[in-house]
Amino acid sequence: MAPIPLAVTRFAPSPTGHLHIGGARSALFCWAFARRARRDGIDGRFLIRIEDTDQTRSSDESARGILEDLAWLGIEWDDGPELKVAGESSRSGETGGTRTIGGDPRGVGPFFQARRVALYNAHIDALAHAGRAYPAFETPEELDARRRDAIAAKRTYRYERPADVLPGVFHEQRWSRARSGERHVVRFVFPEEEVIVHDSILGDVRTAPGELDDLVIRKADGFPTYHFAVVIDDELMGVTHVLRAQEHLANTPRHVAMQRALRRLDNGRPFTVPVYGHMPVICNMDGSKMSKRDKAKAARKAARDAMARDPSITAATLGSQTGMGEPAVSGFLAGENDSAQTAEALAGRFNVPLPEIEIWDFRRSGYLPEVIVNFVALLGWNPGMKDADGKDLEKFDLPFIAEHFSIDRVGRSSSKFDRAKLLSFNADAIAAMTDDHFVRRVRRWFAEYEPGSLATLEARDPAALGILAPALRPRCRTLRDVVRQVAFALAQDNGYAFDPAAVEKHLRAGGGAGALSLREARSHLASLDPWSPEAIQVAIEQAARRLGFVTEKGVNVGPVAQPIRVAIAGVSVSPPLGESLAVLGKAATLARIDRCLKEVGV
RNA sequence: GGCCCCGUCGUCUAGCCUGGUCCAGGACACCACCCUUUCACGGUGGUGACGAGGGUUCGAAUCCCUCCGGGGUCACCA
Repeated sequence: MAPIPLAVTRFAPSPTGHLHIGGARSALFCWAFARRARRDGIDGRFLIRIEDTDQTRSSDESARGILEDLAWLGIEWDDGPELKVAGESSRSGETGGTRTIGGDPRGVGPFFQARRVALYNAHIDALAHAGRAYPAFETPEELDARRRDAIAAKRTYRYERPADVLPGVFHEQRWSRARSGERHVVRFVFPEEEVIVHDSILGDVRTAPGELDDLVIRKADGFPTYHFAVVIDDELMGVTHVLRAQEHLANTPRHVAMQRALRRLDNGRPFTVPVYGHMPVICNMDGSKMSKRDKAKAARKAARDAMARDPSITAATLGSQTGMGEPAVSGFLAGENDSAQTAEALAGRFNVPLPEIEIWDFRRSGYLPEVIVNFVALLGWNPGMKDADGKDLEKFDLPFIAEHFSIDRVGRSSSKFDRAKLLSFNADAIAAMTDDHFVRRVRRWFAEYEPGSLATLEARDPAALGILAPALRPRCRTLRDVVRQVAFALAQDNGYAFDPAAVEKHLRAGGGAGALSLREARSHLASLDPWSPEAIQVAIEQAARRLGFVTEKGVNVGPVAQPIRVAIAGVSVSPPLGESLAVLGKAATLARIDRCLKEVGV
């Protein structure tokens, strides 16, 4: 029996921060490709590898965070670092067992490149003996100077191969200098030939001979460069399809050239050139590349605008208010750094939202993982199908993607990230939930990001979210919106102010007609039992009827409802009164009305 | 600047490979109206694009060329 064909895709993040929205899409497409392959009887596998060869910027916490972000999105890997996540039962909100994502069933790990250095060195040795790699001793400063000279002379800078290095010849002198401990990097002898990359999305991309120079494959610290490690690992991990962002396209000829030069150490066979597919990048609405620096930019702008309006605001005052200190703030404002921490602190100080860039940001802002997945999939891919109404099908889930994904339908042009459309998708998903499901999701989100508010709300009524759910769902575009919607219930009964404009319009106008209505409503409410949303609604209608607010179309409850709203919320906007008053409870409602009547004094 | 990639409504896109059914369809946003106790939701309708110019063809969003525009990349980062 023939072996089952294998299709392996991989996502290879460097653990230097959170998972970027663009990275999430790359991961999603790789995952989808592998899953789709299974329908054709292929053993499709999605692999994760952590590219931590940058010693100074990588961290384990970051690696873990990225894995957790992927798991949150529901993108699970077949080969890769292990991550324990809450088990199936936790979906219902109960604490259940845990299960593990990842592992190494094929024995191709470890999946952290820092633990694979011996492997890289063995291949570099082989390359050295084949005369395809050599030590180079120029210092970074020297190279910088050469680069600057070239730019000044308007020449294209390329590293010039030392005259004593001959392709195909093992360079004993250089290697012995290297062995003796002299600081050096190792460079790859780039062949003098045309390299063609067969890209499954873009078609053939040719690179003319002489276009590329001898790239560094091992840094002075002994770690491989990204380019080299990728090539070795993709081969050793059996990666067959490389789907990644277009920013890597220009690097691909280098990778292909190395694959041609390398042989496996175990069986002497040449490296396999994987199938490549470079997908378009995701940019901001202004066309710039989406970057975590955008958060710093937004915070900086908010601070500068405020300082321009109010000269008393200075880096010093901000430094002390945010607890960041004056030097950190002034450095940040001068653009010397893009510290995420300072950006967050300033955004908090000026109460401006920072743009969501990383998955973690979207999660905190109350976006649903399935919506992020759906939306991001649409950036660069679409199923090309119609829904039951004959409209373009654009709402779908992970299983759908796993079933229908194909490289053929990945676009070639870059796309802009339209936050308004994302928000609309999120709102639609929330509106489509059952109330029970909505409550579970909201509680989980609150427990993570607003635990104090959750406690306050449920102290008022343990069933508060359940009561409000039907009113909340069409009003909340994100889970975080719930905070704003329930603000009235979070306030102390005597702890909110009455908006003067709302008081004027709904209570004082017409000689205090609103206040009169409020008194009438109060007496209906005071004798109400049971205290349910429906009963409250009926009581308000009765009050309106009693006051004569009846037209040929029926009872007009507005003149009664608005004064109540101002009384219980302080403003003329709130969720529907039935649910709102039900959550407050009878005693609090009456107390709020009484305080309003007293303070307004009409 | 060199090299490379891309170019349909403001945005995401369907259509392009296999020219005619496209005076270009959908979604988001926007505008108007309806519904309505506020805010939302919802309903109906509307504004709005084949980057430009040349070819090829009876016929081009679809094929070819040029130009223009946008992006990527040129590290001992990944």
